[in-house]
Order: sequence, then structure tokens, then C-alpha cells
Amino acid sequence: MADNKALTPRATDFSAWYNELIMKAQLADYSPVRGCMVIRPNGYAIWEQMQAALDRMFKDTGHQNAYFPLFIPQSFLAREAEHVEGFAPETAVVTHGGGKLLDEPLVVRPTSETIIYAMYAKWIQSYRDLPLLINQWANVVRWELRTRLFLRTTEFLWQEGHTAHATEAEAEAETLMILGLYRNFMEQWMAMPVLTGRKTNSERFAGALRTYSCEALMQDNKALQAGTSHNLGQNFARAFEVRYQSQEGKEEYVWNTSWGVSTRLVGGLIMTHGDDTGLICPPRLAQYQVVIVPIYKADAERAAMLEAADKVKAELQTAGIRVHIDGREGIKPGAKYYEWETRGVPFRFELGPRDVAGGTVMLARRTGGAKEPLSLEGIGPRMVQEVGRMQHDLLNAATLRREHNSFRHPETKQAFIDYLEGGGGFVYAGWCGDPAVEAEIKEQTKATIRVIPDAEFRSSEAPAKCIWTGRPAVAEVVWARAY
RNA sequence: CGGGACGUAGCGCAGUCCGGUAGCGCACUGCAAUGGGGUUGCAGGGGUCGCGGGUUCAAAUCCCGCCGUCCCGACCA
Repeated sequence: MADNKALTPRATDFSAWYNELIMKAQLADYSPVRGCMVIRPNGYAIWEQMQAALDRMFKDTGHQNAYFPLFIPQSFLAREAEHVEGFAPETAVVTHGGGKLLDEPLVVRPTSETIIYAMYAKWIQSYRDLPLLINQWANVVRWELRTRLFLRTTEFLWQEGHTAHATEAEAEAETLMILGLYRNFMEQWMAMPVLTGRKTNSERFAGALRTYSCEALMQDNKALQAGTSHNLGQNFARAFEVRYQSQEGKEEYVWNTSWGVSTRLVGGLIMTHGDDTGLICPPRLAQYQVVIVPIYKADAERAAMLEAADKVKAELQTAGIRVHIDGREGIKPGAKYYEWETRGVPFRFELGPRDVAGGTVMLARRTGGAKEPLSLEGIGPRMVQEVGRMQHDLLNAATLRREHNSFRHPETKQAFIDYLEGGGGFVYAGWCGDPAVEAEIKEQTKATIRVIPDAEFRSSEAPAKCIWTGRPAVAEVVWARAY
């Protein structure tokens, strides 16, 4: 096991807390290769739960999985001007194979648009082939200078959806549908509230027409871009000659979308719910939703408690609850409690002789509150209810925190600056639409426009003026320092 | 790539100034007791002191070179 000391409190050093939590909960470890990360079983289990939920959602909306290769001919990347400009600086390039210099270097995919649309060009002939809705689960490599476990690593795991449509409207509808799907996943599964909206041009995906994103606010009041969905327009279709014959018999370029979420979400989960004890994993994503700690003295008691635990486990499993019995010997119950709390298990059952005699278990919730004896009668349905409630409570608490750390209608430029420099979260303010102003604000405050928010997130009264220049505002935008 | 710090057991460190048997805490292994919130006791295992060279009877320690890591700045899911 890892060391037994408490974590650095979040208030003391948030970043140290984050790193220590990951080590202590054994979610990941540093690899021998700089910037890379080993995802350990505890961390990978969360990712697997995420994958399972998202994969179901993608399939329910008509997508199929496929797999495209890791290596991309370097020339492919160059075919779309903005794309190559955006990604070339951070690619890893393979120059040798089998001991020989390659005729053409191979890029290790930083994202797969180019190779996928090269293939789509072969597969799509007619409007009858559209829409083409494909997703892939893959690893990608981006040669980052500054890395953080889960949040930004040189190699990371993700899914990337790539679709082709006959019309711009269809592509836009797909882009927005996925944005909503992501939001739903983040709220309902991760219990992580997000703002949705459009990115400004400077934050747009390299090669996209428009980029939309989900933005979450972490406990240190920094924003996390949690997922993006791009309307690629016909940029890649033109670069890769992805054309189809329309119903009217005309040759047209397809309209593409691409969208992705990554293992970064695990980092978002940690920084949304974690506390000074460790991880708090929302029950819907937890590897184990309930851990049973048997309590005993003599050997005879141990056997009886384990047997009772098995029965409880079976009942919970029947109700669809994921359960683990911690029957390890030589570790005191208290030590087990701390360990499972660090790992974020939502519910703990303590099961000892007194409970068995009384037909109860002692329930402890990871989110706090007093321990509570539960009757074994109907324990399955009861825990299903508890899972739903904790899921709801976590989302609620995170939403309240975000709103508490949001600032609408700063009166003056100085108030805007003060809020950001004082460690504030999301600031809603008017913007004149000038990219130079956006850059200047970033320069001075380190904050960027996270998103031009969707209608439901906008302030009831739209700001009339740009917070920086006083010129007429083209939109209300959300500013924050970001990961 | 620029500025700063640091490399000694799995982790955290002391020892380096002033050369002389490689240590401490935690973790780990075994046994026993303990067991409803981080358990004690006893006994153990584990080190090319980042790498290479030099000085010296003798180098973790002094000198030279290299490598690596972390933090701060320019780029980013």
C-alpha cells in the first residue's frame, strides 16, 4: 500500500493535493518516459465505466465503432492548412522502421481526421452512403511540454467520433447532438456540471468551422475543457476529396463532424468531487459502489462474518449494485476505512457480530454524515435508492459551488480583473469580438474565453458593452483561467 | 528552449561544508497478540550513494564532464 499519511489539504496546495491523491488512491503513476502516464487498475476501472456509458450512448444514437491505424503518413497532416499548423508542432514522428530510414516519415496520430477522411473518400460515393457515423476508441500522442497526470499527458486515451453528412444543417445537428450527449454524460454520470457553448476562433479546433465545448469549473476555480464537438464544414472533405453524388446527380463535398472526450475526464472527476481525504467517485462510475468490511475477533467470528457478508453481497448484486468484500487479514477495520475512503468508494458497510445479531449493517457514506444502521431487509432496493440520491447530491453540490464561484455583470474592468486575480471562477462579461482584445486579456489576466455560452447559461440581461474596451458587445462570454 | 533547485533503499529525507564501516522515518517480509476509525511487540530483507572520469592510502563527501527529474516562463484535450 501507499503511505498512510494524510493528503496535503486542497486549501494549502491544490496541485500537490491532486498529485498525492492520484498516487495514494493508486489511480495512475509516472512512466519512465517523460510526460507519459501509467493508468493503474483503480484509475482504469473508472475509465472503463466511463467508456461503457459513453459507448452505449454513441450506439444508441446510431454510431458504430471502428479502428484506424496509429501511424499517419506525414503528408496527410499537411493537406489541411490549419490542421497541420495546429498539430505539427506537437507530433511525434517515426523516421525509421526495421532499421531503415523510411521513404516518408510517419506521424503518430495526434488525432485522426486525416487518415479517417482519406478512408471516407474511398467509402463514400452516393448520398445513400450518408450519414456515415463512426467512433473509435484509441490512444493519441501530442508532444506536450508541460504535463499533468490525466489532465495533459503526452499519450492519452480517448474516443474520437467522425461523421460525414450530406448537408451543413445535418452536420451542425450532429455536432450539437453530441455536445448535448456529452453534457448529459458529465452531469448524469460524472455529477460534473458543465457550461456548453461555442469556442471563439482562437480556441477553435485546427481545421474546424466551429468548435463547441463543455466547460467545467474545478475546485481551485480553474476551468477544464471537458469535451469538444467540432463542425468541420467541408474543410477536410475538400482536402481529402470526400465527395458524394446527390439525389439530383450532382457531385458534392460531404460535411464532417468530429468530437472527443479523453482520460482527462478522470482528472475532472477528481477535481470536481475530491476532498482532503481523497477521491469521491460518483456511484454510477464507481468500480465498487459498496465495500463491505467484516469485523471480527476470533477465527470463528471471522468465518461467520464473511459468510454474512457473502449473503449481503449477493443481495446487492441482485439489485445491480457493484460490491466488494474486504476480507484482508492483519489490517484493522479503521485502516480499511481510510483506504477505501481515499479510493473514493461511495458506500461502506461495516458488518460485525452486533449487526448480524440484529439483522442490520452499519452504512457509512463517502459524502459524510453519521453512520447509520440499515436493516438487511430490502437492502438491495434501498441501496439502489441511495446510489441515486448520492448521484443527485453530488451534482447539486458541484453546481452550487460553480454558481457560488461565478461572477456575472462585473461593473468595471477593474472588478473583472480583480475577480480573476483573486482566484475567482467563471466571469460572464461582454466582449466586442476583437481577437486582439481576447489576446490582450489573456496576456494580462491569464484568463481565456472558455465559451460563448448557450442560451440557457447566459445572464438574463445581456451585457451591452465589452468589459475591456467599452465598445458594443457582440456576445456575453465566459472568462476563466483554465487547465 | 531560457531562469532556479535537486539526484543517497519503494517513498520522504539526514550524512556532503571539514574525505575514514551508508544511516533515519514510513513502507515491505515473518511470527505472535490485537481487531466497531490509521494496532503493538519481536525478528528480518532491501543500496552500482544519477552516470563517467580525475585527485587521494581512502570519495556519497573534493574537482571536471555528462545525464536526468522537478518548479517558474513561451505552446496545449
